[in-house]
Amino acid sequence: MAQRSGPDYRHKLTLRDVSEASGVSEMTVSRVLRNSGDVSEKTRAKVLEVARTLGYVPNKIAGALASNRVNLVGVIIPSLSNMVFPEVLMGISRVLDETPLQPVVGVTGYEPEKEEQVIFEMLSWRPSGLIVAGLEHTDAAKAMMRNAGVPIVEIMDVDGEPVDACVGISHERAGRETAREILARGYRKIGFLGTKMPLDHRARKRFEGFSSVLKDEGLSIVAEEYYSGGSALAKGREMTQAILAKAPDLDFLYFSNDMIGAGGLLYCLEIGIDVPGQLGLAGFNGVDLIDGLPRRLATLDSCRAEIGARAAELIAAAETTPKDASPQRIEISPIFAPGDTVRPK
Amino acid sequence: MAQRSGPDYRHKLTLRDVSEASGVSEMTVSRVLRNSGDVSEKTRAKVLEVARTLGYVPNKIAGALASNRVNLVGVIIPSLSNMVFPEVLMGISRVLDETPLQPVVGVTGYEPEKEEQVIFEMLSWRPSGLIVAGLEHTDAAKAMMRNAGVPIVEIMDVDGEPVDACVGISHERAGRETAREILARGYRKIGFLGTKMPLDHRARKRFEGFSSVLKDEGLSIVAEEYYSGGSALAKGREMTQAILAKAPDLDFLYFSNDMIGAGGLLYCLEIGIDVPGQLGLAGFNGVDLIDGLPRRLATLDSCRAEIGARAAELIAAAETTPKDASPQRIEISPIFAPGDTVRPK
DNA sequence: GTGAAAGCGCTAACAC
DNA sequence: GTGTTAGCGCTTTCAC
Repeated sequence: MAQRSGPDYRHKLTLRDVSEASGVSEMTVSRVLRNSGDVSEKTRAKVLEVARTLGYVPNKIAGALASNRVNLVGVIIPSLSNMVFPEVLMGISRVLDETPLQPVVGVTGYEPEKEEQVIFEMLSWRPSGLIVAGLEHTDAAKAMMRNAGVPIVEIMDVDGEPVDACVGISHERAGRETAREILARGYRKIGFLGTKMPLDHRARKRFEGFSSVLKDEGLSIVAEEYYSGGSALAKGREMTQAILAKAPDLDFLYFSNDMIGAGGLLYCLEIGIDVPGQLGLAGFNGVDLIDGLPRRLATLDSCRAEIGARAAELIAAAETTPKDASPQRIEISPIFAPGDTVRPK
Repeated sequence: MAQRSGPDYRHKLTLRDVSEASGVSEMTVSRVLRNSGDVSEKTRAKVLEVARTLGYVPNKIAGALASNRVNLVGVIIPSLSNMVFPEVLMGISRVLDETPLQPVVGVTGYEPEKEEQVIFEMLSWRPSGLIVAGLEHTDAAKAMMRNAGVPIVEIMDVDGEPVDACVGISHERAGRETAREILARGYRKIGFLGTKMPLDHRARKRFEGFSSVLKDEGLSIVAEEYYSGGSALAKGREMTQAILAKAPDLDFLYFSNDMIGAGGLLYCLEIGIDVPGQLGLAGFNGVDLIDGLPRRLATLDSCRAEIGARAAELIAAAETTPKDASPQRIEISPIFAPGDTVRPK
């Protein structure tokens, strides 16, 4: 079999190799490869040609150490199995793609100790900034971030004290707003369905906001149902069946996310419940799956991609600007989308 | 407000700072921090104590340069918006979590040039290995990978020539197997619904395998429908409506993924089509959403998490073992899951 | 068990 | 426009 000729990357080539092969100093080669400083067109062309034929791949590790510039942004999220976080990543990527910065992802599994560890690992790469989901962290993690000397953006949530900047929605308010919309539409016997996750602070805050509005009206949640693991759609079905068995006179189900809400919706329609007349439904997140359901599920958008993008912009801006800007606190305020699963007001 | 006392990370601390503060040489501090070599328990305790109080965070950039060990694994995937790829990442993370290796993700948007660029960027970090989705790459990308001097694992697909190792399923075979199952169940007028993506080689291979079996039986695909962007569930609905309008006598719809299949299923049930009697449906991927649908959609599992895990194992193994092992070619063979949307044989 | 010296492959800073 | 020098913060190697 004929061996295609081409660059040979096998020997770990260094700048020195390119320098020798082109008869130009290492420094000039470095300048060409970074498009920095003035280099004559002739030299530049020669160097590029030699680098390409040799198959030279610069060593960013060495470059980063020498220049003290790493151009990495640490992104720390609790999970990848929940589509919400990949969507945040997309927002981040979209913005960072226009810059020299590159995201590096760490996953915590919703565990504070694991998060602390991931933050430590990230910081040991000396990144240009950190984007971390949530406002709740161990004291050690907060201390590390506070003293990291790089911009830290906590995302998804604004209910609390950020270490530095934050971008997100208020989940407390999201819960309250949903409750108000539901009550305004005349529903009174309300059930709640959520995840069995004490460390999902955002879900908890929505629940608290939601409950507090009910309480103000002299109401309370009539029944609850929780799940963990498995297909959220299937769990939504099962939980809906279970909660309606326990409390058949419910007139509303508030789901802590759209996927279980979708499962609940499919179940209700199948067994012939009149949605939204007899039973209203609402979820949370605003996932695009909703568009394909038999009815549009009522929901509140969690603005994932936008949050990711705004956070990335803050980090990118800190790279360019003198770092005297005061920490930002950006709250995005989504509005309730009633869809077809709540009665009109 | 009282300032909580604690480690001060502000001044970029170095080994030297820890060394001076503990009265131990930099070398010994380094040994303690890496658990390498023999250090007396007394010294070790003192160093750890000092490092912690100071809030020292080691600089991995410098460590990597000096030791020539980076412990990063580049993972290159086409997209994050398709849940398939985050699931691959989960399989990879699960395995790498047990090792010192850490995944770094790059996204190509299904563009070969972007992929080439991402591969170059990844290699410039001198990673311990690369996991790349697919077997199709530009010549330059293949050359870089061939000469990278680290293990390269191409994943998701085994229909072609890998640069080094590969782990995946045969999409050609997946298409053929699905076609055989469909024909064996008596369906004959078959429509195909897919994505408008010439660069999704795996979808193309499934289509080709599928078509070839039909052809062997003197049949062919009666109607086709394609989409791009938007909510896959909603697109599945729309396309199903459209294809049935064009070809009302179809008795089977083969969807190139489960999400559009699910949309199609919901649509068919809503308008009262007898599934699977009058019309059979099948998708591809085996997503867990299927469990929550009114009927279980027939599908073929693409084994995403397992593929990720196996690929990560190959990289991890290459780290420990002398690198003489011949390149592996691991084919996973999923079996057709008929669910409830095809007739019994 | 501990330390001293010599780099890893680049780039900042300055000289020419 | 180009070259020289001196590190970046660690780890390797070898001496003690």
